[in-house]
Amino acid sequence: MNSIRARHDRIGAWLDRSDVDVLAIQELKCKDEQFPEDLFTSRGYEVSFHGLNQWNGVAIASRVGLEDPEIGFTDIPSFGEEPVVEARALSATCGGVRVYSLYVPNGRELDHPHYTYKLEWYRALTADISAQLSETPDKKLVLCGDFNVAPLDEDVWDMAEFDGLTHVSEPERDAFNSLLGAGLTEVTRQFTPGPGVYTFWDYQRLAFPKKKGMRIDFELASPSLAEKATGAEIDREERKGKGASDHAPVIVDYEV
DNA sequence: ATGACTACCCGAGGTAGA
Repeated sequence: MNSIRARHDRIGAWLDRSDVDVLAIQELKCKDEQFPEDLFTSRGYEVSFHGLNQWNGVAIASRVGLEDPEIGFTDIPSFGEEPVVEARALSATCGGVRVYSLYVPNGRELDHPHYTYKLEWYRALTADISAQLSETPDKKLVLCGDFNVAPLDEDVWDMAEFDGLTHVSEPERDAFNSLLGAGLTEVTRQFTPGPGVYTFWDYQRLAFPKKKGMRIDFELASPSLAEKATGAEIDREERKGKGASDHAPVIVDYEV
């Protein structure tokens, strides 16, 4: 979901309909003082959020407890001429699970500094998660969000159209797979197999009606949590209609 | 059939998304 203020009412309706216990949101596009807390608290959720400006921004809402919120992760890289740690990572413990809301940098172009930033961001995140799971192998931990990588060829509508573009390059896919190698399982694909199954459709060129999407939003769970996953769904209905986000909600059920 | 992106900043048009 992008732009929480522009989609205030849609998100409220979606919460009422989906009835989720925990929601991780990315691309808020607002500062902390602009964040609509009531949207969540009025529905019985606790909420933690982190936004610095009109770019990025991440939040976690939970109605099963929300403890020890923490911005970023160990050695999270900064970006820019005056380097800034952007608002792209937030974690909190919800019902005994360490939940991360992650908005991986886009990369922009293969020869752009944003691309090396993206790869470094993956490396640092992988090191942090790897250390946590080495220390506590049975820790319940889940990474939710926009990973900005299409790991398989079938995760884009036509690989030929992505020649020379980000999201499908080998270093990006290696970075995503290295993160899995830290001891995580991507839990959504087994319940929502492709091809032709996507989580994002560009606003441009009628991508949604033409079914030209990308699967770039995932949920990566540690072993003790992944084994509890019982189902997943990509709510592509939410991509329809006026005022839709370009990303569809990804929902996972766990039997805990 | 047509026209073919959206939201943010701010108050025009640039930036970013992917």
